Amino acid sequence: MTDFKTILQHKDLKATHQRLVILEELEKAKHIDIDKLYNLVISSCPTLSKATLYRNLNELVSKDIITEVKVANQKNMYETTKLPHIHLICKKCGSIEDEVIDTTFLLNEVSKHRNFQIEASSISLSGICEKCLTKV
Amino acid sequence: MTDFKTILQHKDLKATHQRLVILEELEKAKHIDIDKLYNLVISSCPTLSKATLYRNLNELVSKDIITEVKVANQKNMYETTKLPHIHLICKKCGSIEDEVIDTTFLLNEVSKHRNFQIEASSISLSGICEKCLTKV
DNA sequence: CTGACTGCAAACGTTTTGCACGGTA
DNA sequence: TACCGTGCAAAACGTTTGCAGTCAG
Repeated sequence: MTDFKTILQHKDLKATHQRLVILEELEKAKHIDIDKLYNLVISSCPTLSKATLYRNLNELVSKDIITEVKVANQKNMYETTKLPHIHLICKKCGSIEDEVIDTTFLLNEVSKHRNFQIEASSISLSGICEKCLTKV
Repeated sequence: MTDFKTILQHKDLKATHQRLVILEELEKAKHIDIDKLYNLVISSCPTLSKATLYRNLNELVSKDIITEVKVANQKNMYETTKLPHIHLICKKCGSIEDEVIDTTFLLNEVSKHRNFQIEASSISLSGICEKCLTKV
């Protein structure tokens, strides 16, 4: 299990009970929106207010401990920051899967045509996931 | 200049003055958020209400005449629907450039590892644009 | 002429903020 | 103990909706 207490302290954030619960639920859920996360969090921490959840998600995003994932037709999702990966988003069931993939080829292709200094990439593919394909 | 009147009629939408102005400003601006678009549109169409702008953007997105672009740390942007392309987003000045690029290699790579039926892709690279690089 | 569209204002849901209290380091 | 973080309630914000009037086809 990830040691979020140390991570928080390294980023000059206090390791409060609320923050630890938020991060643990986020880690378990992989990708989740605010409302679903709120419902999970209040079972371990019933007094937590939505204001605190909003404040912490913003804080954690700005310190790059978690990442905001924007998806068409869905609310903003959050995930704990991991190695670079792409998202496979199912149009049927809305699930999001991670896939680690080498994007060097793509980035080189862009660099060949453009004088643009790439620092990060965000790639998502939408379509039908394996589960929904077999359901048809 | 794109013939938006015909495009609208083909999609069973009336070619109102408001819609044509919205589409023309969108075409000129390339990528733009609602508030900036509103300010442009009211100079050609001073009575246009934000409700109408919202309603039309949703309508035009659902008919695939325009496309919603989600970008980290920025409001939703809109562009007229064009051939598939990727976005180069500058972290310094916030500009968005389009780049048409062959993504077959990437998509094949995913198909090799996953049983996921890809229908669309959304790729954006963030970094520093040419203009900002020379400014340093 | 008629249904689709618009403008206005009010409603709505989401996110942020001010303030007093509480908990971490 | 000092100050960052929290909870609550209210405010601010962005977006949607109901309705009566207007306009494109």
